Amino acid sequence: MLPKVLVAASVKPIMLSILAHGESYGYQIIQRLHDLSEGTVEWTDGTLYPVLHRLEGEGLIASTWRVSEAGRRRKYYHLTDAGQAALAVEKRQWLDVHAVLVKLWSPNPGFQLT
Amino acid sequence: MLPKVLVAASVKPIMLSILAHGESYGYQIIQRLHDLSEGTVEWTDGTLYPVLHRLEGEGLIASTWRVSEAGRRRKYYHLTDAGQAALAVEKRQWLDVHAVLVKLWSPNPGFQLT
DNA sequence: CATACATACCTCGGCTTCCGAGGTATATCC
DNA sequence: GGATATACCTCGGAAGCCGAGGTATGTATG
Repeated sequence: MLPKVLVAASVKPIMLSILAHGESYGYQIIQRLHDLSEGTVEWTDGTLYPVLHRLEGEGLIASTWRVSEAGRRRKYYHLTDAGQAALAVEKRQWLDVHAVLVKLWSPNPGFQLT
Repeated sequence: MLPKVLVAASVKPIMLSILAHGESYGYQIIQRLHDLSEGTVEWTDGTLYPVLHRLEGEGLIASTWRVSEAGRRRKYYHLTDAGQAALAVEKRQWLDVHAVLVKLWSPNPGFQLT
């Protein structure tokens, strides 16, 4: 189980990154993420749907209802241009923080305490 | 400026990682982090001190008051054994999420949408 | 037909946590 | 004496996950 704050921080970049590969819908996104992360990253639908609605409200993704051959209604989401731009920003911010952590995890981060 | 949620997610692993290199105190931590990240990661003292208190309350770090040669009182923090263990957990969790993002940022993450 | 299960969507409220604003105090420099 | 850097602290507003609860349909089983 990942801490709540880490999920909160990663949910937006992960969502945008997934949809950058093509349109998808809520139920499928959860499964894809489960497979992709080999179970390390798990979202419940209580996490997913509010996020989708928020990102749509921000104009980063857009949705269209469609019906599968099986007859089920699905809400497909795809990235907008603004979403594409937002992904680039999210990616850079994540990598900034990651770079700091990687430095700190090296034997000599470039500073001396004590 | 990093989004609040990303700061929230990184503040604990970063803090523990800094103190893993040796003891330090609040004011110095902010400066070291500023230098280390080249300005990409900035904490205010309104962020830092509550975090230090929280981690101390969790038993992951411990503090001792001391006085510098200059005559200023400083509260030095150092990692406890529990803090060392918590750092390992935080590190693994961060890398789990990072691995997912890196996969998603590759041309072919290993799944097919649409 | 009745039951079970997977699919597929949604909302609400509690909980956690940063962080801006405001505060106190001391050492050094001009 | 005033400005600046050092060094600590607290409070409250705001943001966002996520467990629990809800609706609805397709398929398979006996």
